[in-house]
Amino acid sequence: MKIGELAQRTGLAASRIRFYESIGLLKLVERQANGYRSYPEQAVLVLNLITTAQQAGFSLDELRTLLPQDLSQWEHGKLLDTLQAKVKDIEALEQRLAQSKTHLLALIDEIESKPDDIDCASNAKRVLSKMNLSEPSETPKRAKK
Amino acid sequence: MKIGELAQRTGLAASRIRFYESIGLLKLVERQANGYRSYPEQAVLVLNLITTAQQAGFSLDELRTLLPQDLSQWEHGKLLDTLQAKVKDIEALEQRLAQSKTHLLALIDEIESKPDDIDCASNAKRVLSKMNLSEPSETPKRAKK
DNA sequence: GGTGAGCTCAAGGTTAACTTTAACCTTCGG
DNA sequence: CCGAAGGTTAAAGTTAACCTTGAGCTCACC
Repeated sequence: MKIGELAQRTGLAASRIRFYESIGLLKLVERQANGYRSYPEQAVLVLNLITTAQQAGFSLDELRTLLPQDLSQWEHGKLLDTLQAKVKDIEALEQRLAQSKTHLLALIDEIESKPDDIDCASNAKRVLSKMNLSEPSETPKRAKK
Repeated sequence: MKIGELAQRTGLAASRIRFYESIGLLKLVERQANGYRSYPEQAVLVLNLITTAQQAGFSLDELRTLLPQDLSQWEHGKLLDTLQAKVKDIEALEQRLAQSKTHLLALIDEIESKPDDIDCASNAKRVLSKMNLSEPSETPKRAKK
């Protein structure tokens, strides 16, 4: 099948499919005599797997190392390990989310229970001073490569 | 206090603090005669608030609209609304995470329960065919601006 | 044989949140 | 008086995951 059909059937933009190929993530592709890409049925499965895995928090980089040449060559051990690691990741994230939520709710409560007779400035100070009593938590945003 | 001290006390890189100022997020700053930045105590509080809020999922853009001129001028209504909206966001994310986790666990189970007498290729097919029976879920990654 | 849809490629653009670099002041301790 | 430590700026670089653009094939149909 050509790229347009594959795009239709997976719901992905053609540019995205080409992009996946360019980074070595999708190797299930041949060329017709005219230069057009030609995909086998399996490609639909694999692309769906990729987007699903992505939603589970896998980066394209991770996926590239997990889905090597053709999918009949999966390394079960490595795969299982990674899947389990990702479950751990999700659980950690769940933890952090729950924390953030608690934090936010406490903050909302704090603001709502404003004595109503004190001014904004004082209230702001009161609220601010109640925040950040939690742990420092060394910035998890960008790792230092 | 100068930027170095502020950086120390907040644990942020000085470049980051300057960056926040450049995007109009941190306005609590004056200049000394020599051109050096000079911060009041409050700046520590505000920066901590910013990083905490960031961890709760607020973008710098959102924070800029939430923390206007000086923090004694908070708009309680708007603020509360936004906080509550963010709690909703977190809950939605929790939902999706739980889903992903369920998905992953099912997948792990599926792979582990491999009959052990069938080969990789067949197993791969079997596993793949069991996936993506869930809903399509139109790609939540990048909104079309 | 023309035209419009679909394909190709390379290259540059986008977004968020910073960091890095380079070139140049200022302050402090010895 | 010198050098190191710390400040300033503007501009460019980084990362992930794509999208857009432009110029040029190719194919199917009338």
